[in-house]
Amino acid sequence: MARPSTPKLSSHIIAEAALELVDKQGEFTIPQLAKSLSVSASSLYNHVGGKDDIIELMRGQAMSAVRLPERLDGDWRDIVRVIATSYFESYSRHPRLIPLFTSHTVRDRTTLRIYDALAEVLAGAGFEPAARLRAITIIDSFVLGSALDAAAPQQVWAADAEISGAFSEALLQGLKTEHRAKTTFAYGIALILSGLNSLDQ
Amino acid sequence: MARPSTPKLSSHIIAEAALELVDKQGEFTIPQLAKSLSVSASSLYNHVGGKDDIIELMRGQAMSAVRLPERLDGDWRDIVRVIATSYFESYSRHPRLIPLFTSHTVRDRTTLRIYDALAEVLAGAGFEPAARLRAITIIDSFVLGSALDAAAPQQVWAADAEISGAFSEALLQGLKTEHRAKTTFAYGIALILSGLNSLDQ
DNA sequence: CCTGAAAACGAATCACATTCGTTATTTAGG
DNA sequence: CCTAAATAACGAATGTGATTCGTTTTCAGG
Repeated sequence: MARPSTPKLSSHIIAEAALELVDKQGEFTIPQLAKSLSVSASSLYNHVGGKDDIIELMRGQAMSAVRLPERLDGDWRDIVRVIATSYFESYSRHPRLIPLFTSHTVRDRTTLRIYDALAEVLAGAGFEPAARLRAITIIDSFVLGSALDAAAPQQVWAADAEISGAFSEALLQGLKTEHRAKTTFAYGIALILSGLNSLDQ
Repeated sequence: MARPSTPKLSSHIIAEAALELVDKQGEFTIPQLAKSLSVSASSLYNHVGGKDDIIELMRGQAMSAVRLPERLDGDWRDIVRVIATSYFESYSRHPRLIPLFTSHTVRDRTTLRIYDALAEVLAGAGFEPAARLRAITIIDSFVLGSALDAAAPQQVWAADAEISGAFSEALLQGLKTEHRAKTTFAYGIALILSGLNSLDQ
């Protein structure tokens, strides 16, 4: 009832349990989280600052899976593609987590390191600061958008037949599998990278 | 106090007021909304189903600004660019609204019409169904990601100096103006469109 | 006119996030 | 060792938000 011999909680344990709830349900509440840990709600506050803090911890957990290449030289498009893909896949592993991030400011170290790596590679490829910022923004937007797209419930594009043209409706239905999201991302990022040019104004 | 001669509310009025709150604060609560309309909270429920309903109404409001070209023939890249840009700009007019959408299923007619128009144009350009779906997904992901990026608070990328490499940190700071978001989007969508090919497998 | 639907209200309910005071147990310093 | 402080659990309490319900008044149709 009071302080146990071996602690039942830690911020890491809490983040893991929260992540599990989000993966399952797309959201989580403090009472739910407490219950899943067989703990009272107020106990959580001995380890985390609050719900926002838990979200930030989950971001860190998810992003810790991103592996940056050890060497950042070589063909810059390959390097950037590897980084962006790993970034995207980390999001994809917890698709329902993404909506929780979008209203929130990034403070997680790992995430910031990703931007840093991208900036470094692009600088090495001759991108001037402005072009660098633009390229990173485009890549980031596409990664985030793709991940969001993958996160959306399958029936999102299932339209009312009367509204949408029948043929395009049929087109958009059904096939939003995770695999399709991945191959579409791969195609898209390759397309973007082959078009990016360090010399553009 | 009871039923007034001329109604004080309507779903449209409610959506407008909510939109104003979101533009100003990035969020809204029912009590707040009621107060801004000089009305009691429970009165709102005579006109809308609930908070989710209000969000869907705001989406319709925002997307009603999207103007689809009357003729969908001509250079397909130009048409798609115009549609995508209008789509992006409609989001950009209410940046703080976007996070509210991301956890939510699309039911709004206008939004669905956009997808339909894109599908039609791509079909006319010789895109087979699979390529069409892929192209639309890529465009949609980029639009949404760009809008989200534009919505993010300015200090998002302001990193701790000790963590981020100094030079890339400086690079990412400061210049996230709305104007920059727009020109970056324009560059990105042009890049994507020039790379898209109806013949790719 | 009379009746029923519409549109406002206040009170009440339920859930959630968070704070506080309490208790018991480790751990660190003397 | 023994004590003091920090730690980690708990239950109770607070405040806020979303939603429902019963009531009242007004409008609109027959």
